[in-house]
Amino acid sequence: MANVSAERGRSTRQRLLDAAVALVPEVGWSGVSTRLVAERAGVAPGVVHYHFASVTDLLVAAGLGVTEALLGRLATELRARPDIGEAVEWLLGELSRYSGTDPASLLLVEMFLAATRLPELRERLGEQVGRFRAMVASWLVERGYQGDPAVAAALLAASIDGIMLHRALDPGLDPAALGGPLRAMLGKGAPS
Amino acid sequence: MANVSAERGRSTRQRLLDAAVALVPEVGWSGVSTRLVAERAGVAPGVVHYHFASVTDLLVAAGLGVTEALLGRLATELRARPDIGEAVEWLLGELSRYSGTDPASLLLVEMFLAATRLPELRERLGEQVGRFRAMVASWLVERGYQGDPAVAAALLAASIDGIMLHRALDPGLDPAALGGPLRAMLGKGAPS
DNA sequence: TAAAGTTTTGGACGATCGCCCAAGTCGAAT
DNA sequence: ATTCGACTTGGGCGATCGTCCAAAACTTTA
Repeated sequence: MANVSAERGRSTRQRLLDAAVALVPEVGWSGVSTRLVAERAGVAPGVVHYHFASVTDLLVAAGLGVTEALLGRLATELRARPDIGEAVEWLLGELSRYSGTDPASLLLVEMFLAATRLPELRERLGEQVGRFRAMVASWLVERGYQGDPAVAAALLAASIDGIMLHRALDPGLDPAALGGPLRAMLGKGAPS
Repeated sequence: MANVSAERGRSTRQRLLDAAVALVPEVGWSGVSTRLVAERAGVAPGVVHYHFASVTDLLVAAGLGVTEALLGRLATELRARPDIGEAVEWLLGELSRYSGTDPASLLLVEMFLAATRLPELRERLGEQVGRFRAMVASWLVERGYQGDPAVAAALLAASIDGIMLHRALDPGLDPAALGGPLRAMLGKGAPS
């Protein structure tokens, strides 16, 4: 039978995934090494290559797991809000809760860059982002957005990630203050 | 006397800086090694540590040089445009000319992440970004922007970088198409 | 031309890397 | 109690890392 310890508490595999997620923001995507992640997970170095074919495989699996969870959470939260303006406010409020060096936001940016050099990650992460944009677009339409919803969704997603990126450099930047122009952006359709 | 070869053609030091700039988008910030950059520059491996105290020092100097030049160019171009909407159009047009894996845009993102773990880079890059935001803010005021110019500048800068980031993942994303909502964002002041 | 200074060379050093594996541990099935 | 398969251990392998340095090559000064 398969691993039994998987049913009680976090399995070794999950411990490795969690350790990888925690380490990427600390030492960077390529700074995560076999021994480092094993030490963080509290296991022997060799165990990494028993559960994963390579360190890269571990990082890809760990990263995509986090983004998939984030995606689901955002979809649920957005759907629960009937008004676009209020949803934007909530979104920026969430961003405010992150410190500039927050693991989650830095992980996402690291993944974007890593995807540039890893075709498999690029494809799978691109698929996730595409799904997110599609979800936001239909969400905008349902709430009466009058412009091109695909364009607005793409710009909104890019803006959110850009704010995360700038906060990594300047934690003093307050996302909540950006609500004005951001709501203005979604308040009317595309002119030309 | 000081290096004379610096006066005729690119000095060895400049060749190293150029090689580093070209390599960062290819192999990542931490993927740039002594031997790699020396080979790309066409010099012996040891020369790197003659001109720079460490590879990190080389990368910081190379990166800040590029961003400083970019900053100056953007300032000049923006000042030459009297209308906000037209300037946004030009900005997005410039972004369109980059492929998703364009060296310049990827370098900037790599620097943001590296700055997270390098206090000196963080401070100097943060100062540059701050100067850029201040420049854009006063530029907006001169052109009659009615909202909080600092907020708009911060959001505009973050959005631009976010678009770059998303284009790294999805080169099919067309920046020019985002002009509508982006102009809407800058077309009115902050409501509340 | 000789001496002094500057720049370049190519390899040495110890540390760490990813990946691999023979041996050991442990629970489940017989 | 014994066998078996899943899992873990800790170290070995060759490669590459950042850094350093003595010697060679080149430039400028005297």
